Amino acid sequence: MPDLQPTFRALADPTRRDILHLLGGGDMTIAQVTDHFDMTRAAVKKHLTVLEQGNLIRVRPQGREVLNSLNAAALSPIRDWIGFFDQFWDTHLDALKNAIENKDLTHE
Amino acid sequence: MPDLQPTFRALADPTRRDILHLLGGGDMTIAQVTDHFDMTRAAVKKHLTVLEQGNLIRVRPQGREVLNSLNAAALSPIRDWIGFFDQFWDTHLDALKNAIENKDLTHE
DNA sequence: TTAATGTGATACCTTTTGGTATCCTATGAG
DNA sequence: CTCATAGGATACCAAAAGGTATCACATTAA
Repeated sequence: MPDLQPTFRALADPTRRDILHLLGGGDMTIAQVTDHFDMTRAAVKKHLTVLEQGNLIRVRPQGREVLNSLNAAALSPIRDWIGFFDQFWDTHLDALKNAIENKDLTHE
Repeated sequence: MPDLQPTFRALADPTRRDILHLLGGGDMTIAQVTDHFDMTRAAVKKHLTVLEQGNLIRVRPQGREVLNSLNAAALSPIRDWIGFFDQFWDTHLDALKNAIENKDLTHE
């Protein structure tokens, strides 16, 4: 089981989530990604580094350029983590259970 | 469609994710949650506030105490966001596609 | 009523984060 | 070869994050 922290961390920023969507459309160089945002290449590069640390993208040098590609598989452990909480879905049974346990049977 | 940012933000901290697991075992006061961590009540309270902003817990005063309860439903939009990327699962077709496009047909 | 207890709120500190500007290196086009 | 161009690396900055200590307030126990 991988360390989820770098991935959760990478997902916590809206720009980075946008980048993932962008890369869904195809591999991109850093310059190409930067064209879609109102910030410098250096800032985008930092986001890409965080995404790589979270295993969410693959970085592949191609001559002078560097292609960044989506690695959607990294989302699988995140989904699994969320899955643990499926058992806690509130079907309003909790509220009923609490009412009974608290013996709060007053009518208003 | 709710704003996912507060929820993603709340999930980005390991202590907060631990708190969610804790609350899966039942509602807890701030003091009870604090007992499980090596930090002050004030710090835990801050984490609980962030979790509440992310809609991941419900906070309910009960006399002098305050009960915190898990709201697993808040994870649903997150799961949906992740679901968008299902179409990008790498079945090694991407690698093949790139190889063809690049006409990189050298053997080794 | 008085004291203990559970919580809220604030000020403060340090580290991390998201961003810029700048300079350096490497590759590819003419 | 020369030089424009894609990136890497670093220093720097302001704001946010995670934590503590402290004090004030409300509720409950004695």
